[in-house]
Amino acid sequence: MEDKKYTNEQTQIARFAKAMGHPARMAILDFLASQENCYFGDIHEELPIAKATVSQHLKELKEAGLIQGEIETPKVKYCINRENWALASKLFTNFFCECRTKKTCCG
Amino acid sequence: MEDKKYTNEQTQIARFAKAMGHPARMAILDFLASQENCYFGDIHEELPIAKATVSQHLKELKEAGLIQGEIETPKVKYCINRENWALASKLFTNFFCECRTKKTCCG
DNA sequence: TATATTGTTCGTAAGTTTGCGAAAAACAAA
DNA sequence: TTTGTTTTTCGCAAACTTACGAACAATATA
Repeated sequence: MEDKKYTNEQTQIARFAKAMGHPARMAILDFLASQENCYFGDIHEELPIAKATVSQHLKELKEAGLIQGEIETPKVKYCINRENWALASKLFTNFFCECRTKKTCCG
Repeated sequence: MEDKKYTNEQTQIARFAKAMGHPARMAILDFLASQENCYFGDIHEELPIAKATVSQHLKELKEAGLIQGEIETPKVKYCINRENWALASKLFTNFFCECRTKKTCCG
């Protein structure tokens, strides 16, 4: 309990998980992952929330590295950041699939 | 944008993700997933935070369904909730592995 | 230059999270 | 009954999140 910190892996997966920790952001990710055209307006139409809020969620996903945006005046095109998506995929897969739940703790 | 809501899957995965969205909680999950003995005290020793805070994080993980606790007076034994762990594993795996990032959007 | 389109940022309100120490609960042991 | 052990709950402060409408920015088009 003195100087202990968290591992880079724990910090990174928590970062991704936090970004995924809201239904609206999951809906955005689902949408982007299934679309070729992914303009802000299209995303906004998919969601039951105000523009400003959508923009905010997109910003968080971008900051977590899961998506990226590109201006295509006058629109903005968003999409999955494939490199980080792959990283996240790997981290989550490892986390869940290390088959560490073999033990008999708690029956 | 009228009455749209989120799918059950989006809501459920967001719930799991939110619980995983803090390094301390990831550390707890990592620890529980690798241990046979998983008493509160052991978990607390692993973490750089106060007892009260650990207890709070454990409560959140429990409410998300990822872990479970069992009183073994005077201690409390925590462990992974294997059923929900499997569900979470499936949801995250599907989410990331649907290979939906094939498109050329954003280069 | 005015007007329209598309998104972002600002300001604000309400609610949630994270963290702590102190107190309480639950029980066993002296 | 007092004391000790282990964990939770309480009360609080500070920070962050979620959401909105209004205002703004950037650029096309009339």
